[in-house]
Amino acid sequence: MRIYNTLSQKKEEFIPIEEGKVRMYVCGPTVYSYIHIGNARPIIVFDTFRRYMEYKGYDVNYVTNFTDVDDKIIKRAIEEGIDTREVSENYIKEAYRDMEALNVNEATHHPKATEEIDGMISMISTLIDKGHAYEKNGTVYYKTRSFEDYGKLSKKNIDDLESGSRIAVAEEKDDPLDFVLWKPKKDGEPYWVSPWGDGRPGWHIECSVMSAKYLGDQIDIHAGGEDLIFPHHENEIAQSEAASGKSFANYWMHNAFLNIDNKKMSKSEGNFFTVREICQQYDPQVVRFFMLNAHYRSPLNFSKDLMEAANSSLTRILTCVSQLEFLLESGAVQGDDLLDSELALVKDIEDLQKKYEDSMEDDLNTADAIAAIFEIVKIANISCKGESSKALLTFAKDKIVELAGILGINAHRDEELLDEKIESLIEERQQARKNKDFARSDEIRDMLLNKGIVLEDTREGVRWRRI
RNA sequence: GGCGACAUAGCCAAGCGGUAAGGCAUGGGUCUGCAACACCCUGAUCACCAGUUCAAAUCUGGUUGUCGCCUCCA
Repeated sequence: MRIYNTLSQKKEEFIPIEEGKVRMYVCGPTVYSYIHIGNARPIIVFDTFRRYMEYKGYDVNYVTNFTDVDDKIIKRAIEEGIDTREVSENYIKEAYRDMEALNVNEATHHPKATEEIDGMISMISTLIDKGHAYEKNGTVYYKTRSFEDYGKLSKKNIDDLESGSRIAVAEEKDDPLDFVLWKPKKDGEPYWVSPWGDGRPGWHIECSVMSAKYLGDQIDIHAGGEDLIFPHHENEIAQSEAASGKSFANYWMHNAFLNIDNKKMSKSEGNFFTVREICQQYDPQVVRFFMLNAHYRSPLNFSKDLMEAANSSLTRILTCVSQLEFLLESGAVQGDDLLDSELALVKDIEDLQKKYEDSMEDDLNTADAIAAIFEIVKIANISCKGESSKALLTFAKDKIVELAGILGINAHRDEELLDEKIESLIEERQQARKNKDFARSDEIRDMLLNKGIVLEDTREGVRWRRI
């Protein structure tokens, strides 16, 4: 596996710290609202990465968090006149629902910041003891210049940063670059007791602590959206490495942004979509397929037209599998052994699987991997037309389902039964066709089409699918 | 100002030095009672300019354009 490492700005061969194991941490969303379609990109991309590593046989310890204490959550709670906990717990629940819809595997550990406060206090204390942090009036700051490698991830020069600083500087800071590790409570805000008084942790310390707790001081991969490179990830490095004295993460992976109609998503622009909204309009699988059809490090544009195209595209794969399953179940196909003439096709499919794997290994080139699936689909479709053995069709079907499955796409036809009324209409139509009563047969077909059911006449009988 | 991306057919999108994957859409055809599915055919010299090389979409320099970060937004 080759991974583009933000740290070196190059693709590097992945070498795990511990053989056969992957320790990875993905920065999760702040739960002040439903997760949006932009949040979905890293969630889908890194879930796919994890699935592929597991397919390769790695034991993946996948940790991702919920940031459930934050200014935005507090703001939301005040607006609604409810407790902050109520806000965060509600949206955590909703986030789980969305992730399930998107077929995201549950993380090995999914910590919440508010349940890890002790660890944060402990790490902050360590940083103070080691001279990397200081307290002023109840606020603890990280002494940025005390960390020699500051800027190594974002390639920022510490002196440029200072001169370019645009925000009003807190007077009490020793240096404008210092950032907050612990802030004192304000009225009405949630707080925890600490050696520096009642307060709550800064954002950056959360991830350093949760990563260390569930994965150890040194991890293989740390991932997230590219906007997190600075300052969030840069600060995490400063905290974690200063605290442990060891290098923190070996590989840093960052996904590019998702734009809406070629513009950055923002609430003020009105081009803001939640995962929930989109999934009401499209099968969540389409969202997943859409995201994976481009490389994760390329900016991706989101629009209705592009979703429609992705839907058509994905349908091609699903239809193919559906066709294969229909044929295999119909009993019309025989042959538990491959025909001699099919050996070359099996070889082609195996080569395509190799192509798929090579693509995935090349910094998760899912777009190329999907192309390989389509080439297998082509072979399968052609095989369906001719006299093929059950063995070949089964082989092709299993491969498509397996490879799509790694992408989190379930290509299996749902085991769904039509209600009796519809079944009898289909039967009536078959009779009408037999009697060449095409007016009636077309009438029934249109009727079912209006109900979202497409009928397709094949050699082996009637096949139906939903649209 | 600093740092960093990107520019490939109508659209989306691979490609990482040897003469352009895949998908969507379009048009023509085959299959079908008609359709649908599927199949066959249909399409680009890769923003522009100049270099390096036997050979460049792929490397170098420049131009133009788009974008991201530098503000606790994935």
